[in-house]
Amino acid sequence: MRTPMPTYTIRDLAEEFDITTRTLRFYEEKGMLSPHRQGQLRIYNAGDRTRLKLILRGKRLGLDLQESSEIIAMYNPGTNNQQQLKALLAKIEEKKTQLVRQQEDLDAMFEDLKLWEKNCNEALSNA
Amino acid sequence: MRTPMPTYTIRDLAEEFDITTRTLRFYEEKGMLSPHRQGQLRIYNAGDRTRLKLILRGKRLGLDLQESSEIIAMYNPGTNNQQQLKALLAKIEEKKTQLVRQQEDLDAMFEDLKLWEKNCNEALSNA
DNA sequence: TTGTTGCTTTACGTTAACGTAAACGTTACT
DNA sequence: AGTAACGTTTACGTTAACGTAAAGCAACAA
Repeated sequence: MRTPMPTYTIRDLAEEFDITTRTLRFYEEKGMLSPHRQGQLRIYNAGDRTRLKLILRGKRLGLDLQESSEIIAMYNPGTNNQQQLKALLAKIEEKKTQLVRQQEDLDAMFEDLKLWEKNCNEALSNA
Repeated sequence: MRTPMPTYTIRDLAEEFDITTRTLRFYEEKGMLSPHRQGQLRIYNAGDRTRLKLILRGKRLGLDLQESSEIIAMYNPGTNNQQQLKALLAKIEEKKTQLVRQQEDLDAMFEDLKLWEKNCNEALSNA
């Protein structure tokens, strides 16, 4: 006997990942999720959940849904496109560069604001 | 005699920062830039250019224009709002957390894709 | 039976950040 | 004078990623 695959309702996933059910249906519309149906109801399995995690990971990285779809497709055995892999790796590499840039920006902004804070405090102590 | 302040046409800035003139006019509509006019023509000075840099920096960090406006306002002497500064610092802090998360996501994605690449190569060498 | 809760589909609405096109005015050649 | 290159305003269009509302079915509780 195998342990039964866990399943999730639409609400389960929505709550777990702090998104709305509308969002889940939207991703389905876009073909990014295809939960099994039990009557009318959507039943998500572990695979669906994983795909959702990948989508959200992509989102955090600033990928759009199309880009995330491409990446998720790579997880699909049978997708055997060397060229697409290259393209994806390049895209990821670009994101990496972006992140470095972002950190520089963030540092610069911190410096500016700290300086501003200092001025602000001085102004207050002179009042 | 002082060295004359540098000025820029709309095209100068557009080319320098690789944005469209439409974008510059849009930022002006939003009250984020207020170039001097020479007749009808917009003449940007060093301050305008700096503000633009700040806007674009904010954009790279994923701030929206409203948020960037708030930050830029801090550069404005006379803006002396301790509370707003706190809010901004908090916002920046949050961005920092986001960046850490992004790096984790990026690493995870790299791992996945490298694994996939390996599988792919093996599949090819078995063909 | 009559809610109440939660799911469903359908479909129109929203927002940010510009894109794009029309119509027009300068200046600068040629 | 013609026209090409740049600028201007005005205004409607676009796209992604959902939000939101309407209308309805299904199950369970009071």
